[in-house]
Amino acid sequence: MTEQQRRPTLMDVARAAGVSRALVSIVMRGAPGASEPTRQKVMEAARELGYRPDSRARLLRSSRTKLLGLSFSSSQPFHTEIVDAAYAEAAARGYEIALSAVANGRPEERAIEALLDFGSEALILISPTLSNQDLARYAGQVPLVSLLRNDVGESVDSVSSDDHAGIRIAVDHLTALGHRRIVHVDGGTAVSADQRRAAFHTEMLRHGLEPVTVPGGPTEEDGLRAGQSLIGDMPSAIIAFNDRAALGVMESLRATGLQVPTDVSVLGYDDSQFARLSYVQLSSISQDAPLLAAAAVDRAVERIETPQPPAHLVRTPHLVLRRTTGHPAPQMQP
Amino acid sequence: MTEQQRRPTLMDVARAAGVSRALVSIVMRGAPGASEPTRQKVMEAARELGYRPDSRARLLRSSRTKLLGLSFSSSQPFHTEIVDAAYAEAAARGYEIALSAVANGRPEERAIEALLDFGSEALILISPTLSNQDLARYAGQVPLVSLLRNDVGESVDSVSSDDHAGIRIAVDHLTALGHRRIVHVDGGTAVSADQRRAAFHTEMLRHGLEPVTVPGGPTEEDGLRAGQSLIGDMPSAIIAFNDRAALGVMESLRATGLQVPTDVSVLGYDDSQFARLSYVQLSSISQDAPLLAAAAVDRAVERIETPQPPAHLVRTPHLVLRRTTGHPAPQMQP
DNA sequence: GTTCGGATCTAGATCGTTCTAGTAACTCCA
DNA sequence: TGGAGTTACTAGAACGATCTAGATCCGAAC
Repeated sequence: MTEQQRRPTLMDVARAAGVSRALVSIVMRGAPGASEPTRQKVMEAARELGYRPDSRARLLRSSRTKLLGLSFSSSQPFHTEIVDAAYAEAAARGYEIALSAVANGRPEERAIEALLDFGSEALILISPTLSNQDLARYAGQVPLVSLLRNDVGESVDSVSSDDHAGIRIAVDHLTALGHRRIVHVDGGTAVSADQRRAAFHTEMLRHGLEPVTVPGGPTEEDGLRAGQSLIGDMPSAIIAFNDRAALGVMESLRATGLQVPTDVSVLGYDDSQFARLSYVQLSSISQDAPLLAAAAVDRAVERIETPQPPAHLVRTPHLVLRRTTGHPAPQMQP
Repeated sequence: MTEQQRRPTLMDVARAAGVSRALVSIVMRGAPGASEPTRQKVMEAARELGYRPDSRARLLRSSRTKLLGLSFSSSQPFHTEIVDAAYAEAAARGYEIALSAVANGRPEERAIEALLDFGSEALILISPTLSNQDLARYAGQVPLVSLLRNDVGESVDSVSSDDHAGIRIAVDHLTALGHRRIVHVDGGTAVSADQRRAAFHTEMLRHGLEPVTVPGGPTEEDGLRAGQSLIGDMPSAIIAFNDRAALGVMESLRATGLQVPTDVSVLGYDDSQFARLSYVQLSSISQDAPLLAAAAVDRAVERIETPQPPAHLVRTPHLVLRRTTGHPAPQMQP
């Protein structure tokens, strides 16, 4: 019960089936060159022995691993939604995914090295924080796809969402509702925070409005603090860096006795599972993460299978309208 | 820029340094048997060429992979907290972790097979849902540690938290505060739900109180529905299956205009990041997930390094007191 | 009847390591 | 001086698969 017996090898299966190793190899990977009867016989023997090909040996010889390395951040619930979608797409393309988390005390580089050691043929990094130079170094070894970040240099593929367009949609939506005092709770040092901040600036000016930004961050606590800092000088609408920050903002409003969206409209970003909760119903800018993930996987597979230069794919996000945005309260407007 | 050049091998380094492959191997893995001068010379040559050992080949030969397979559910934020802790402990023990997610359309078995293909020397499964028979089958191939579930049969290790003790602590805490009408919002079909429901039954009876359970589940929506079902016949305290369900319950109370903890006390389970949010401050039963994760890794490593029978480690959870539990409202008590 | 060609199968080299066994040189000491 | 013991190094066989090149069989074509 407790003793672990040695894994059966090709040789064992070959002996059991009375054929050569090479033939078993042919059958196992479904290659042409074996008759139907022997194919059956070999399969049967393999099943009998509980044979599983040793991927190390297989990969050592063939240099094909059919493996995509995917790094994500364990502290970002949003990333795990992407992981789900990536698994599905990879499976459909006949690839397996090697996961590696960027966690506390485990920098991105460690995660990447682990993925390379597993034999990944391409890497997909969700919101990588490495410098372009470091990214380029890894891109010299395997095709590299940056997901959700696009300023990654020429040697790296990227699949991202158009942050500027997302913010424009947000600002357009709120101004169309009649809002004029709109504040952006920014993402601090998070990936994409700079782009969204800049886009907010541009878009507000385009509408002839004053672009007011308050420092925030990617978590509920960041949003909460930002919301509290607005008390006493409350705008009529708030665009948060992401959904989690939006939740924090809404909590601060609730504590002040302000109603959403009656008193203040709040708009999130990501359309994450939090936004979809029935009691939250957060209006949000959706990046269509599952679609992006699928695109990243497709891109990685294409780079592997037919040599080609890196490309930069940008998708336009869209507004998911729920219950946290509405017309501003009809109060003393000039 | 785009062309991937061949990785240098031991042979290349050996040629460059003017020594044999074997000697380079000795130097690279820091084994005894090389003089200091040559050691330097070889290291220099390796650095020069940018040599990285090919783990596939290395592991093929040595049959040691120093790899622990860890499966988790991508839809459980709580699991990712465990992943973090496991990474840290594994690194400290000199092991790497291979991650595999159980996701939508990707059953636990697929995740496990992937981990075995990577060459995991042991498996750690977080809240496995497979049958004991299936678990035993895998346990015949590699040491298997079940984390957070302990009814897994004799051939499988388990590291878990004492659910009965956790519920006892919860009930004791609330009764000590003076509550007599306590309801358990259960976990439905989730792992551990049965144990907690049974424990609640026993403990309430022990206190001479009526054990009332309402159907719930592991998510916010489940808690929300359960909370709504209580409207009109509200107890003075609620023990939720986990923190996420507790959040849902609190939301339903809030919608009804009930104050927590003034009108109703709410107690969560897991002490997850949600419980710790400054605006939630949920009192919760902590399973000390990082400690459990570390214990599971330790257990797996021990099983690998010195053959021994499976063991079942049970830790006692503890109460983390925050702001959602208090004395019951002083109303018409008999 | 020989040759050809396709299908089926096999032997042996190979991938990049580690491991075992052994050689060569040098020191130590009776 | 001549083993014994130590240290530094190397040759070649593993590990478990894939791949190349060739062997064998068998029916069809000339």
